[in-house]
Amino acid sequence: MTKQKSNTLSDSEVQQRLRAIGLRPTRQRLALATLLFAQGDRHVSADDLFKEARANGIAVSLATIYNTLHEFTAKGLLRAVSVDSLGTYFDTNASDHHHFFFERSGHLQDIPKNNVHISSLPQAPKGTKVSRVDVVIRLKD
Amino acid sequence: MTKQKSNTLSDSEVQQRLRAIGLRPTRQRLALATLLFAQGDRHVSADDLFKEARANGIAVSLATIYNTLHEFTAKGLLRAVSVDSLGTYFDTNASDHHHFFFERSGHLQDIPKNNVHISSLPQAPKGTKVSRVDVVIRLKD
DNA sequence: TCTCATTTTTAGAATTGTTCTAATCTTCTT
DNA sequence: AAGAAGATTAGAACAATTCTAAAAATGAGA
Repeated sequence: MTKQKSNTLSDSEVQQRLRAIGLRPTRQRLALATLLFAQGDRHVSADDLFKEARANGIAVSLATIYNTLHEFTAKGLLRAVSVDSLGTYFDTNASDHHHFFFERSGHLQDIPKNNVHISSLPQAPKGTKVSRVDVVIRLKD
Repeated sequence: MTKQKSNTLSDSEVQQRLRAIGLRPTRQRLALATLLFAQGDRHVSADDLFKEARANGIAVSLATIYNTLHEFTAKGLLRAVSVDSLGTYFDTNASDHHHFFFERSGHLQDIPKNNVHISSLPQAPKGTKVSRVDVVIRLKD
């Protein structure tokens, strides 16, 4: 079921969503949120988004791109993923899931959560709590 | 100070090990290999090793540190691990295992392989082969 | 041993991704 | 409309890493 809905939300819908999570719906945040979530799930780097914004005539600075990506991540709209320290990708799918990593291209692909089952985990060291378990299946391609 | 087996290999042992994997046993590589493997398993950054070398009176440039870490990794002596794009750690335990990641400190800790069981994995996308599966248990501490 | 081609090392410059600064603009509340 | 708080910006600064091209070390063969 790979129907990709070009899910363009209306401005006011986005506005509400931002307010709901405690972020002022500024011109830049609205535009970036719209860009980010119009398409299906994907993995964008700060630079990707910067270029994409430019290409769409959105005037926004790189600093704002970073600020926004981090705010969205902190609020749970995005999830930051990084492998091999080639910088960070922001995953528009913030739900619990894992990744394939194409070693040659550096590309990421989501793996639906229920395609990976972990049957046993060690207990967390005392004084700590598991915040997330990330599985990355690295692919030679 | 935790007691750690000071597993210092003799120079000629290290020399042989390097030759065996096809690397010339240069002064720098010998010294770095000795440093790296003298202590038990650990996770060092390039900068850690650079400083450690300095502290031990080993004259070596940062470029060589990087070259050496990469060569050792390519030859399977080390394993590169990176989480959250705070740079790369080189794990002196190159065997198959996973990691705890302490989010606050950015510290890594090995998890023995048989403490994590993955009971089902999706099949690799066609045309690709699984090169490794990395599990990182992120900890709030 | 000496010689020389090859490999390695090096300092420093360059690159990349990201964060910081502090000034300017926006938004929201009243 | 005004003021305070919050957001955006350009550009500088930073950190990790890679590149460059020149000098040094290594190992094979005479």
